[in-house]
Amino acid sequence: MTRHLENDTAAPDAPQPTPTAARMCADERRLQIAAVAMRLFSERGFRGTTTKEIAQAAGVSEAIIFRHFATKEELYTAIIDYKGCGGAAQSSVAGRPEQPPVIDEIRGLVADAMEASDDLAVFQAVARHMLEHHEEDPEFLRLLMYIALENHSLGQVFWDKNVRVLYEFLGGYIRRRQREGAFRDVDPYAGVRVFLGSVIHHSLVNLLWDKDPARRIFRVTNEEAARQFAEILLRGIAADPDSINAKRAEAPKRTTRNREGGADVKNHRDKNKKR
Amino acid sequence: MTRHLENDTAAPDAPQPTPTAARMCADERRLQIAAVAMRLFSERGFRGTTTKEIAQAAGVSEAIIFRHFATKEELYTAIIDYKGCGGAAQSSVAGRPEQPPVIDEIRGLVADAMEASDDLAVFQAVARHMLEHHEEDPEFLRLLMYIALENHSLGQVFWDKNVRVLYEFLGGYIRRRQREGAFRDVDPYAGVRVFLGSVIHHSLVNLLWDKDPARRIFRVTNEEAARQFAEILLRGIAADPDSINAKRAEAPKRTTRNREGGADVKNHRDKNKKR
DNA sequence: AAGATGTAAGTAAGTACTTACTTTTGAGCG
DNA sequence: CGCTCAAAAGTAAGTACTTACTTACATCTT
Repeated sequence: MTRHLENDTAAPDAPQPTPTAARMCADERRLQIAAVAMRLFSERGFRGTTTKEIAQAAGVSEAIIFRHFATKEELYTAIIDYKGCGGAAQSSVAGRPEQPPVIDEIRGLVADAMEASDDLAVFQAVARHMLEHHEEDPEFLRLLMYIALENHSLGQVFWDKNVRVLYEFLGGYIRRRQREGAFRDVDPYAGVRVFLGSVIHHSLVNLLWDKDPARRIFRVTNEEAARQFAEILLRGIAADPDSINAKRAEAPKRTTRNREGGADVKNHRDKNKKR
Repeated sequence: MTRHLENDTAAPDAPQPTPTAARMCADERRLQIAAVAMRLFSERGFRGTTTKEIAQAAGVSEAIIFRHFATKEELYTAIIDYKGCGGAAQSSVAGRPEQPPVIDEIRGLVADAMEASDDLAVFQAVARHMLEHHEEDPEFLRLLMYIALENHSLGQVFWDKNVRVLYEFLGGYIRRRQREGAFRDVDPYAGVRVFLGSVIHHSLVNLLWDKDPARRIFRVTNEEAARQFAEILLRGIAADPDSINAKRAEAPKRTTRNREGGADVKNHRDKNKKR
């Protein structure tokens, strides 16, 4: 059910043939408000976004927002929670299957390559997956940066549930390959930091600083960037750098895990008093 | 001069050795307001900081702020301009020497090592310099991130005058060493991105996400981090990885996985106001 | 006295959030 | 089908408070 994620986000200046505000049921409206608010929050941050703007962008009156979310803060938290924390709190945006933390996707993506000890495939796939995710969903990184800067409490949750786990995951792989003699003796987390630093910095630069693709100082496709980052990292930590490309006899590809339809959370209307 | 940045925030009865901080000349006051405002802007962003808060933190009435800066926006711009753009606009904070762009410091810092083609020294020095700057002045990175997210017009200036130039500077060095046969044939900017990505991501993570030094997943001194990042990058792009340390006879070939803990407390003394 | 440094007390336009009220929906029932 | 009717979806117009910025006036230094 309810697949209309953000197709109805009321394009600001698009001509609307039907001025009818198209009455929605609660779950639809809640989802639509969240989608619109997410865009605005990611653009201007929590304090920079007003409930009035959200209401206008959603094409409803302000009171509607407060019927669906007790406070602006609750709306923000619901979005963060859904977007980055895999539904850590129960108050996530309803009507949408709980998406697994990003880390699980990555785990499945590189399982085969890891088993085959195809180092290049492992790191290239992770890099490419992250780069594509950041490019397809620019709201994600912006929201994350705002959360970190604004010291939102869910920032710690996101770090622990996603990034920290990813560090341990990749660090564990490096450690294993060190034991097998393939990598030299460096701190595994130094390698992970170099790798994730390259990837995340690349996305962040393209998103926030070097925005114009035509003027970019480092102009590559995601696939190309992923390959270069992975290659530099691997040569950097390899015991025998010339062996990096040796493994590439065949490319093991694995189909993406399908996600299952999920239970939804009802429109809970607890008017909890804040402050 | 002007050390009285926040020691005079309304302590009427406190014994003041100097004839109180009551009255300042315009330049002092302007500078003090800017310093206080910079701290607040870096903590909460432009929209999240109110002029009332700035006035209170500076120990003056709100009207004083608007005597020295026509608008809140002008105050913000003056700070950014002074802090990150080396006085691009003329309206920079007065009474302070125009500090040269960060890039010039770096140029001077590695000139000798570059001439000697001591690759490790070059990249290690740059990394260490940046890491220490970020640690000593946490306001800098936070302000930059806010500027980028909030799409402030001076963000582009900062990028062009500092980061882009740094990219070209390091990229040029890599290209030269490629011509000399020392580095393999990769896109020089890929190397710079990996390198700066590691360094900046490291600072950003420590500042925004993995804040507690005791809980950090990658716990190293700045010097150690700089060495590891430089080493991984150089082995990653070297034509002959075993030659990396050749120039430095005393450099340890085998890295010691130090997890001893006590060594990384350099100057964390200033972190006193955490929530 | 001049001129700069300072303040208390505004103002108009927001801000998040509420209240009182109207319209739409859809099931139950004759 | 047409009718009622309660619950849900919606709105206009508030409320109490904050915001950036001003005005009128006082105080210090030379």
